[in-house]
Amino acid sequence: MTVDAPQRGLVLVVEDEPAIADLVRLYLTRDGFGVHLERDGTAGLAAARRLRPVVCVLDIALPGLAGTEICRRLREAGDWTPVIFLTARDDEVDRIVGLELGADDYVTKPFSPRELVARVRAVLRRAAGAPGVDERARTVGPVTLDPTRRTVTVAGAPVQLTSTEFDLLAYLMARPGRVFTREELLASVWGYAVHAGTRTVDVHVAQVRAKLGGAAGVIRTHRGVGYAADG
Amino acid sequence: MTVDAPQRGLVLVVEDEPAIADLVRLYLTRDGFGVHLERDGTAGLAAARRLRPVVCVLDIALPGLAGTEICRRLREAGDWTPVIFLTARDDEVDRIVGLELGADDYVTKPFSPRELVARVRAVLRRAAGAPGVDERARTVGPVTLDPTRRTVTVAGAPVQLTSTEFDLLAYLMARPGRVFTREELLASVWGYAVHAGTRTVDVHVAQVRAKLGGAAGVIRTHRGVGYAADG
DNA sequence: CGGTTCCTTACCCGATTCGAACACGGCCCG
DNA sequence: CGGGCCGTGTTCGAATCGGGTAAGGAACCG
Repeated sequence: MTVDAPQRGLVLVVEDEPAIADLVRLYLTRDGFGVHLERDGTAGLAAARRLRPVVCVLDIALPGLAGTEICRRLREAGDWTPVIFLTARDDEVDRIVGLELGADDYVTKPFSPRELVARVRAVLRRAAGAPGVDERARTVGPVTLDPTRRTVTVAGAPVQLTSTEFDLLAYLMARPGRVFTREELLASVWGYAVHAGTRTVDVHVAQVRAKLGGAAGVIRTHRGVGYAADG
Repeated sequence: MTVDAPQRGLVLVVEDEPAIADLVRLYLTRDGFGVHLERDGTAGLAAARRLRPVVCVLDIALPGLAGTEICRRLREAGDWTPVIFLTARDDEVDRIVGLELGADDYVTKPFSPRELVARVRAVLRRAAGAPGVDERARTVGPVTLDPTRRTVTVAGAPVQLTSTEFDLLAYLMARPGRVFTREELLASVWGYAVHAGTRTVDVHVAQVRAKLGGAAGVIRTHRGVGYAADG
């Protein structure tokens, strides 16, 4: 089940759907990772302990033992190997992010395999000590955004954003000053296979600005081009 | 079956309905792509391996070999050429996005050929990833121009340019010293399809100079020829 | 079912663009 | 030396374009 030479380290994937598992293996292998596949939770936990992978990719819904449970037991045993969850539904996301499961990241299905690979790399970069740009809290003017807690405050007061709104603001603020076209934002924030009109971006920008109140100016419009966060 | 010189690269289209295939070829060709057409899956796979196209556009339902199967086999063989699927039904979309396949994008029938072309371009842009030379900030005299932030400063003070004005200045400053005729500037900055008179260039140059204030001299007039940025 | 969230559509307003018209100035030629 | 002339600078208003905004409807989830 383990795939050849792990030049960049071994990734443990625990996923019961063969189609998904195969694709994930394919992409991770292509990127130079070694991949070990397990189909059920119990075997997954055992493999994690035995093989000491550099990252675990765990489906949440698993036969035998839930992915969250695998993670919990690893942490209990003092094993802090980075964990990325695969999750089908958004409400599960709340549990991962809200409750502290000790997860490092998550990807919601359906997801692009490319994205998963990117996350694996990001997690490793983070674990290596070099804090990626992505997960540090960022402040622009009165607006502070914390990617790991998914919270936004304006002058200290918390602001409630929806998931899409947050992702949009986070993407812009992660690269302050840089101007993105609507197409770029659609591709990066919404995902590679979303067929939404570009006006959708406008509407969400407006929504974010409304919720930011006086700090609406953090998102600047570049007429004829797109949007950028101040910087 | 292959259409002449692929200035922008060769696109492989595998589609059994001639009407659709012709339309797709028409639009891609018009956009400067070379197009190679195949009608059935087996020939499509062979063509993909032989011709090494920059993008594959695959119908899902194909005689001989399904588009999904072509994609799977390419991936297995280590071929990561970007793939865009043509799909008739929405439930197929779930399978694609739900990642049974290593697809890069998909388009549902009926689709606008324009949209397909746009997606081909988008996929290529994404695959290229590496932003070109243009991305770096340039300084000429007291004038600094940052393409990604789309900002211009004169002696440190920010200057507000409109989109067209910025593009014009950026184009000139990206190639300092080189003289461009008004026609060249119209074609490059405004775009191929613009039928604007050449005096329009003058007007915009004047506008940029006005906004640059003391540094207006960065754009030098070459009487009887055109304009150039200092170098 | 009722409430969110998200995407689309349609309308309105202001910024931007474009080209005509006029002003300016150097250059050629008488 | 002076006068026309060609090419360019500049001004200005109408038309266009792009973005803000509100409202409706679909999808989703509890």
